[in-house]
Amino acid sequence: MAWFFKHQSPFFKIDFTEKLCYPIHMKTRIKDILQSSGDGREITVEGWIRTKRDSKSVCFMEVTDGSCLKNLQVIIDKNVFDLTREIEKISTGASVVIQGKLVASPGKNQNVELQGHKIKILGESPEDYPLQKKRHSFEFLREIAHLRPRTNTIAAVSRVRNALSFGIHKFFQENGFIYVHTPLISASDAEGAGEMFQVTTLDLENPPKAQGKVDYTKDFFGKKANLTVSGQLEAEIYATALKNVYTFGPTFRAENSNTSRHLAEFWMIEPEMAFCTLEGDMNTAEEFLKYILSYTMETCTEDMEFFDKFIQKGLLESLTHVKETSFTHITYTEAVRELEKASAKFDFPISWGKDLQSEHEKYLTEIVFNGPVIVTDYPKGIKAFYMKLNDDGKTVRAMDVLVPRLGEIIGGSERENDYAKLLTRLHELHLNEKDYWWYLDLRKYGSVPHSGFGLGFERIVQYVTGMQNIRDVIPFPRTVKTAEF
RNA sequence: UCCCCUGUAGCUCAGCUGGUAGAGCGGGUGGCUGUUAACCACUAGGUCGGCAGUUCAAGUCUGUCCGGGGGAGCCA
Repeated sequence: MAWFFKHQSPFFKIDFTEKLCYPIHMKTRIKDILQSSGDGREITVEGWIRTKRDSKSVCFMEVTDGSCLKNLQVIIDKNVFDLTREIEKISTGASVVIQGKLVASPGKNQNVELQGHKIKILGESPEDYPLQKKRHSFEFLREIAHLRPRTNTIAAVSRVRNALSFGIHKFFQENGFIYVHTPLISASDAEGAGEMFQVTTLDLENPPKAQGKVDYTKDFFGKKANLTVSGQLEAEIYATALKNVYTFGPTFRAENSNTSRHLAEFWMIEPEMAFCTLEGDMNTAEEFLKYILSYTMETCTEDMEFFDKFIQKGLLESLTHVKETSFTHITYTEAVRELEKASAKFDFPISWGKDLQSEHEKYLTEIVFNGPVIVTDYPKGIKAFYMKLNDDGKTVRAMDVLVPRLGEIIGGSERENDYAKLLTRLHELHLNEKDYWWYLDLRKYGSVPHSGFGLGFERIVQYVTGMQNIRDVIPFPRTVKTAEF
């Protein structure tokens, strides 16, 4: 009777899929299996079938669990193990648990392989499974965003994105920065860094009105509210209390821009440092960039080689160059002088007072200096109200970090910490000082030189992976007219 | 938002100056004792993005709408 229960009852049955209930630290990842030796030990793997090559007496399957780029090759000796029924049901995409003996592989493309003798199919994958063994276009994969992380490239992007994300936190944490969660809903009209998504609980079909206009005092927050376009102003609040802080969260822009570099919803990193001038800001930015590049290249070696080989030739060389080169410093005025004497023809002519176009930025970093460049001290007219005014009264303490292949990757500044000067700037730009009362207060009580910078997370993922389109480096891209998944 | 390109089988594409469709891959079936983008044979699969127009005749020409891509602007 005991035997019967053990082998027939689902409650007592213990078969080789028992590991499904194991805690995570007891599970084996394919990444670790591939790095171990084929010593003939018995192991169980869980994963998805990438491909099957079947013949009369031998069947090869490749299994992935997403832990690394390479698949584990499973070989079934059909003369020894009667697994024909299982093998017939297995196709690309199926989920399986396979038990077998890990041995050294006589084949060329792998060191070890699994001699499988038990297979459990957890989920079959019918013939209309859209992913083939061959390459798909990224455009097609975007249409099946629920399946695309099962491809080599998107899985590799996901791992690199994870490493970059962790590396960023690691850098700041190791340097004593406090991670601050700034609000996603902003009722202040002070950010002014682009078109905003409105957040409301009002009935849009029939909104309450007062004097012919929508009455926002009836709205959820009692006033007009939007999704945030930047956490910087709030980060400054915490920097002037905790000294060094950073934000790392989602940001929203409702701009009608349809490019390979823009998203309506993206993640942004914004460190803010008190007792820090523009020079300290630049040094931190350089150290930061080099740190996260090193961290990612060290932890995602295999994925990075994949990108170098299949996505962007010369990627590793270009990243290594940035990592090992001291960043060149140049003022905006000097940069304009360089561009004016350049032999290259630009679509947009440059002159002092105009913003640098991406063609100018690329020229500076790729042709003139062939390496990372930090441009500083831009005309105040082309920069934001909060940037510290230089003594010349014409330029501000702003900086842009430019890198080859991309152009601007980081933008930052020293913030205006003089109450009177900030007030003057607000008036010059016809901004209402009442909207900035708390921001001005930071300059009224214990004001301190402080600086910060911002970078778009997806931009850095794009830069590090070499991926052409920003929509392929975020799991579920939000762009104009697109929010499926 | 502007400029350029593009939409043909599940995927990637070919289809010249108008005469109602092809390949490779993928799928299915069969074969193959170690494959690795496996291989060999056979086979199914398409109102050529939608609508309108020119024409005896439109995948092909024209208009328009929709989708996709590249570049620019805005920006991160």
